[in-house]
Amino acid sequence: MVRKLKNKHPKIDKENGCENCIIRHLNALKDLDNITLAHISDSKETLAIDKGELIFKEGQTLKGLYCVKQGNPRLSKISDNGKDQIIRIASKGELLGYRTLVSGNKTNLSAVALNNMEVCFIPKEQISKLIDDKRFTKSLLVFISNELKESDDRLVNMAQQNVKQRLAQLLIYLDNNFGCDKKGFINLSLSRIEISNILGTSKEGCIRMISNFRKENLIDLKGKKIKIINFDAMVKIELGFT
Amino acid sequence: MVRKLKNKHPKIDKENGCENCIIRHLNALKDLDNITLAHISDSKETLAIDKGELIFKEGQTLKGLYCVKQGNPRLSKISDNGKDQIIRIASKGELLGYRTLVSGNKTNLSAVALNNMEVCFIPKEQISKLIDDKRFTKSLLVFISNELKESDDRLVNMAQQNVKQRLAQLLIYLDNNFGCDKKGFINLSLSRIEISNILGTSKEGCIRMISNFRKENLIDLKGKKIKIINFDAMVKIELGFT
DNA sequence: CAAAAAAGATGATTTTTATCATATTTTTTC
DNA sequence: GAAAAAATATGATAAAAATCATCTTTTTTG
Repeated sequence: MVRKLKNKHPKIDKENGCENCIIRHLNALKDLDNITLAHISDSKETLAIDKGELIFKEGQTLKGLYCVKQGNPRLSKISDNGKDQIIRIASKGELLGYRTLVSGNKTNLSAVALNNMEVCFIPKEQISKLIDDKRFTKSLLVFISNELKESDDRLVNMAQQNVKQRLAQLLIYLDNNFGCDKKGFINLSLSRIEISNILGTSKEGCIRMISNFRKENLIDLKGKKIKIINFDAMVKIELGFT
Repeated sequence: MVRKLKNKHPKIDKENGCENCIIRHLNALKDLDNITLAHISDSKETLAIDKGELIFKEGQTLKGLYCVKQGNPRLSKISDNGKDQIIRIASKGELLGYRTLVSGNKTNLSAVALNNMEVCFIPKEQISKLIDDKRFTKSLLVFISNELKESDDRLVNMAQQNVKQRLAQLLIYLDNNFGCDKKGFINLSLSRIEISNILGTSKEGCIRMISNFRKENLIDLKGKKIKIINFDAMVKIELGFT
């Protein structure tokens, strides 16, 4: 359900400023003083972004920082051979665009909403203040450091695990990080193509492997929704036993 | 030629302090004032590390920051299935251990000298001063941001390129970044096993592919040394044309 | 709601890559 | 400098994964 890029995302008026936002406690904005926050709050816009919509595209010069209030964007990159590789899926509270903000370069990733989202946009001009705030810079440094570690881990897994292991790992990850509904189905649902773009595999291979997991009663399927039935077996597969 | 870890690397007495070190201009230490630098300089140790020696090991709590004065360490990580995956090769001027310094966590990578090295070690205590220095923090932020971008790029290449493409890419990278001798052989020489640990492939597959490259007159071999003969063809292979 | 498009499923085949086995060469060690 | 160990080479085979083709189901669109 991918919709075309709109030039302007609809803006939502919110009564509350950043000072009262709980979300910011999840990211580098948490340590700012109220004066700085008020400045940011005045200049920020809250945007509604529909499922499938593009937030920004690799190669763009970002005009500011995005703070995810609700929903999940997938961050991806087109490889030389033209395939889309999803690098990671962000969550509530995460800042997007901090890397390009710091380095001054164009963004190397595209962000697309996997579900209906709410995002705060903080224009570049306000951000120069942030970059001079020691608490913000330090928080950001910690965050990026962790990102770097995780990126390295992903590389190792991509290099050393086979497709089956990577699929098991992904399903466990989705279950842990995005939760399930009452019946145990993972909240975040991805198309088979999206899953294959995370795993770095062909869509047919991905579809087949998911089918196999179902036949082996490791998972249950309801439309796009996936439910892990046998967690123990799934963990074993991730570790390469079978 | 991997030697065992020595508890103490031999220390080298150097007449010059950090103030006069050209290397530091390559990293986040470049913007520090002379007083801070003098403090660092007083507490630092210059270590000689032999080819094959371990500098630090994943899981360790690092006692400080390492600044590469000479030589190249490989930064690697053991995957769940026990294989060593080389994440990247560092060069003169790079800081090692900054990530764990920032996050406070144990290091996730091991560093092993690929050739004889000279490394300055700055103890943790001095580093707290650095972390409070805005110029340093900002420089580091820029550096880590670029690392993150490169890490993401590596992931995409690992996911989307086949072994042949990855080998071609690596050879071009080595040639570009570590230079060649007068006869055109790449300065940095890696064992086939090390190359396979970069590519994330089996050693036999790697050896075979290097042999094939030689048979097709793309490269010339002299012992461990590799020389790219046909750059154009190599670039085409990297891009997936054959 | 019907047509079109996209997503999912599955079989057949080919390509890629890993694994196993076994030489040969090079390097290290005593 | 000889023996041992490690690295390199190569054939044979198996396993993993991609590709191609076709069909069904689901979703989207007018």
